[in-house]
Amino acid sequence: MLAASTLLSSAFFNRDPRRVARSLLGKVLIRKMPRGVLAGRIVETEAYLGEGDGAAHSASGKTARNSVLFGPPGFVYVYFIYGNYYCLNVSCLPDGVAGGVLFRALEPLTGIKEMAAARGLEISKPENLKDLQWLRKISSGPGRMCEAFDITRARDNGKNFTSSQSDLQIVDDGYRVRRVAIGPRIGITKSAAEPLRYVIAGNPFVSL
DNA sequence: TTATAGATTGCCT
DNA sequence: GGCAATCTATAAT
Repeated sequence: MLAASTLLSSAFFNRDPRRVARSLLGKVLIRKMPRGVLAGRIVETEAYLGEGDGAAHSASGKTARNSVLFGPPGFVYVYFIYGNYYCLNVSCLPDGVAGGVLFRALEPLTGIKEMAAARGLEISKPENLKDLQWLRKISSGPGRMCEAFDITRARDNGKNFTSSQSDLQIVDDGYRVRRVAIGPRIGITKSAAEPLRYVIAGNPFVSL
């Protein structure tokens, strides 16, 4: 899998967030750790547009918090929400133009035990590794997947996803998505009706 | 300076 | 199904 996979380029992210969100489905998020690698397949994303999108953090202009969204494409934007959780995004569109994609759910692939430990899940029972409901607790949800990958704003905000040196990368391993379902975004109150949420149809690891 | 809402989750009834 | 936890940015005083 890893040997044949290719790192996504800056050009991949230099497009409309809706196209990026759709294209990211089926790709693999990788975290290189000192003691190994964590990996999960992206099964759910949401597009956030820079202009005319009341729900986007970039809606009311550039600030210290959201500056990554206004920077060059393919960079890591992490924000802290509800006092408890981090959410992972990637910037889209050229430098100076805001836009991004929120990662909402992953299907765990590599480093499952490490991710479960980071989530505080019970890993002593081997049968848990075959329990779909248990596996879903690892990374089905934006706050959950950040905890599993140990992603924080202090450590990861502003990193470059497209650098071969980066410990956070997104790769294409050749996986083909059969069908995509598009619906309204989740958990927001502004501009909630826009169909900007993308999921792999039928995949059991989507957040809802 | 104080108040409030938020791209969430897990525990309670 | 309801709600508390708990930090940040932004709006209101």
